[in-house]
Amino acid sequence: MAAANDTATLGPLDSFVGYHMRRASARMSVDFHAAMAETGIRQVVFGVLSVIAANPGINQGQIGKVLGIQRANMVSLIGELTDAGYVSRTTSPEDRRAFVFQLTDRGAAAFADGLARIRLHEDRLLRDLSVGERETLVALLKRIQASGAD
Amino acid sequence: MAAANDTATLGPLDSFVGYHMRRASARMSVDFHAAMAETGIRQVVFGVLSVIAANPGINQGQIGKVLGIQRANMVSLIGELTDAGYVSRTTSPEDRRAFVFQLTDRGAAAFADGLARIRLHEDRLLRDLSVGERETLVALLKRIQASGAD
DNA sequence: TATTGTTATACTCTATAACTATA
DNA sequence: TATAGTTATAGAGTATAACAATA
Repeated sequence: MAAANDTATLGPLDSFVGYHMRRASARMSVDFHAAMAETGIRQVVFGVLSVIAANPGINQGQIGKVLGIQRANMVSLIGELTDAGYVSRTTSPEDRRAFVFQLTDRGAAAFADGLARIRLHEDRLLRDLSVGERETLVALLKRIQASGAD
Repeated sequence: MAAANDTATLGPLDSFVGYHMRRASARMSVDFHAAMAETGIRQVVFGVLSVIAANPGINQGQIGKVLGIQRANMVSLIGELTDAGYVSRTTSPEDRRAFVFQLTDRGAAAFADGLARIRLHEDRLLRDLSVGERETLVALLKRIQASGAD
């Protein structure tokens, strides 16, 4: 019958925030990785770069905490960044268990380049949204994040 | 309480829609799966259930198309639903290559139960957002999805 | 005893390519 | 030749548990 030829509908799924969030997030991820392909920097790795840039001398556990990354998964992320020469890792003088991090010059350049790429990527993908609408969106997303942040 | 608790900042990452989308989406997913744990129905599987419910007689490829799921990945999803007795699969009378699907009575009951659980889950997680804000959020997310939908 | 970072591992989710049977 | 569904497989992404060094 008709359903076989028309575009299918989502049903009640269409009313759920979670469904549309998952689809929109996936779409943005695909576009992000396309925009960053030449740099080899993935979403999560860029996040680590940004946190180190904003908090020089931060340690591994603190980076993971603010970004919601498990300690075990931080290891390879940090490894990528040190292997690429983007961050320097030194033992903390205050706690010899911990490593503290800073961007290298190369890392700062890669970060700046990444920022520019991501701004273009978001401008392209969100070109139908006004600046005010983007701010509204970010504000709503932050409130979801904050609402039950244990 | 003297120390360790200046929380690190995100840096420029904080201004990106994509970052907050990814975090908020991940959070909603975790809560979704907790809410649905007793049913064993995952996010994607519930989506398939909803599309079949709304489009009885739809075939596998069409379900995947509307939900953005690859043909290859539809196979096990459909398998889960037929194994659970939630959907009936019959060869299409019009195209013997294709299967068409309908909810069984059990499937309709599971779908209704799932809907109720998800509504509670979203009401709980989004309790700090007004109804109008949720609608705004969904509308913005849909526009991201639609903007470059090839 | 608790914490920082590490290793090993497993599970989910999604993507690609090659196959079959129908069209 | 093209399409619907299938199989096999690989790659991210994330989660848990146990361990060493240090606090």
